[in-house]
Amino acid sequence: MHRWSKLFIPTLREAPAEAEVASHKFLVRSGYIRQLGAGIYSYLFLGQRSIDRIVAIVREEMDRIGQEFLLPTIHPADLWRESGRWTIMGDAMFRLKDRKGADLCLGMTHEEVVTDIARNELRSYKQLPQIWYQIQTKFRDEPRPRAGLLRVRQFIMKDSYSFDLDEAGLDRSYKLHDQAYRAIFTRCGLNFVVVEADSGAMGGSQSQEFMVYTDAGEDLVASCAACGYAANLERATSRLAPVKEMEPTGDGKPELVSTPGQAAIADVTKFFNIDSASDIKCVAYMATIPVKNSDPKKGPQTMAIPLVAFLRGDHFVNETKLLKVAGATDLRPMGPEELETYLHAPAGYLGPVGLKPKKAVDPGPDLSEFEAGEVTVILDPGLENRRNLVCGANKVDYHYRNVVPGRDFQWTKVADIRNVLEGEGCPQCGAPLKVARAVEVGHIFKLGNRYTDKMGARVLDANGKEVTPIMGCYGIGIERILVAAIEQGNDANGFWLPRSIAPFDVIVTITNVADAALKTAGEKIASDLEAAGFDVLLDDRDDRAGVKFKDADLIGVPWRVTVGKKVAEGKVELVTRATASGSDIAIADIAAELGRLAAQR
RNA sequence: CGGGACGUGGCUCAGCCUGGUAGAGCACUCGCUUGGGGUGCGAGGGGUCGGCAGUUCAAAUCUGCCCGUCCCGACCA
Repeated sequence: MHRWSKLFIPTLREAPAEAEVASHKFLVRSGYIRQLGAGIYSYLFLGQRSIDRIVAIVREEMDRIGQEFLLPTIHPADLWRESGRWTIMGDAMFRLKDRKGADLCLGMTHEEVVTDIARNELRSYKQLPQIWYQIQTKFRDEPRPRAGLLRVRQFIMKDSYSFDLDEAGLDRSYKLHDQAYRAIFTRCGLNFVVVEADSGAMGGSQSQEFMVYTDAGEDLVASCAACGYAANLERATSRLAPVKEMEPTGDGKPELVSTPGQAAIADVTKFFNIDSASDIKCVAYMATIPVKNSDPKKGPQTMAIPLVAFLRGDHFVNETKLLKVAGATDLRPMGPEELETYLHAPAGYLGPVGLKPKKAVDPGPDLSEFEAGEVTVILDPGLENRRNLVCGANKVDYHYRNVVPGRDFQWTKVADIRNVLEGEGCPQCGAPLKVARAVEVGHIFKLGNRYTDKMGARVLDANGKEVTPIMGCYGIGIERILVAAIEQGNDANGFWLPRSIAPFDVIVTITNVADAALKTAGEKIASDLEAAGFDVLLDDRDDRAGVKFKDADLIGVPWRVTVGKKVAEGKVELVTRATASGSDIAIADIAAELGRLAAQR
């Protein structure tokens, strides 16, 4: 039993001014956390207890499928140079030097470290499969820490890595993680969805994310209530409603039209009196791509190439999709000079007619592969097979109409590069899609042999042939489980956590400790509840009842037992925080009643 | 990194525009009071006004640079 009078639980009446989302405000107000710097937090008593309970659940479920390790936080740079990620990770990586001047970094993920172990130790297919996991602090120098514990620079991650002989094995390891994750998030009381995801910087083929819907989230999820389809917006697709094509004017060939001052899509559609779906939007980028066959001594070299995306006027570019299509590591909008160089026109009058599209997206050994004026042109499928469109003429104050893709201009590649919009048809069943914000609490990837291959991990298969093990990697953000749970259950007065991850199961509030009868009764009830298996916080502070009620409501404990005047009648009040509903219970029955409520969840 | 905002006791903020004595509420300490939704009264302690430089007789206040924090975008658990 813990007595509040002896504890450090610094609750605040007011939230810090910089806190905007509920979980951030309440984590600080409830004394769970304190900020040390941008994206760096101390976990105080209550915060640490809750984290501990989350970790215990994660560990229990992971132990069913894998083995726990604890890998180093400080990594030699050479390890990361081998995988090529010393450069790729860029500024997100915390770097330091040791006394000898050797480069080191703080671990932001551990593929390199586990692959190093694997290549040194694994020799035979008989040693596979392996699933290794750890629960450990990760360091990422995030460009923008956000919203309390939602996005931080130091956080606890459960990360695991699987090694299998073949695809079928990887499928099994992946499936095991899928099941373990579902069990973990269910036990943590999260209302989560599993979505198709982009595999991002990790590379690899299949990947899915575990998401909790909340407006505080940073991700957007497109989902279909009819068939269950759900995907991160970075990956989601949709069926488009058919567009009514316009009739051609004149001889049906592209016609140059003077459109002075009509630069924005809204202006152009108004000028021509057309739907924006019949206008071609042009978004011009400079893309950074790795140079093929670059000198390995010099490390990976990159070059900037012109990349122009065309899509429907009412659609929006998804840069994650575009990066992937272009094989690029970075995108930035073209500046005015670059627009002049490659498109010969300023923004607002850009179009596909007359461009020299590069033959393939695959970059050559160097820039000389590009013929003068060549640009990589990506066409969104929303424009393919369309007719009589309007687009910029690559000439100030002029547009074309009657433009037909394929007849009047060519492209490098057709690829889905747009954001799905709410209401568009589900790609599986056609029902209208919803788009909502969510927090990513877990992510599982099929990695393939990218690391094992590069770093030289090999085992002999049953035929004595050398093969490269295939990897999967899997992550859970421990603090994000807490954040998501708070976002999921809060009101004006505070929040409530599921019992499984709350710092205490129940708080016993003695309304007036100056009253010896109440004090004695409270102590007895608290120790009885503890004996019955509950984690009990006894609020024995010499404060007014109102103060203690406010605090109890604030700190996330799912139940409260109020020990007050009715003790004289042998009763106390049992309140469920989530519903703010309570009832009087005979003191003798309190443990049984609480057990009954706990079992309902 | 691009755009925006802010930085004054532990917390929330006023004062700055129009330079001259640094304030309030909450929190804290002591006394009394009260005792089922942040009790009331009284007395106290606590601030290099983010830092550095400049302007000025005089800077929290005006100017410049730097640092820090938050928000919106590009990245991710």
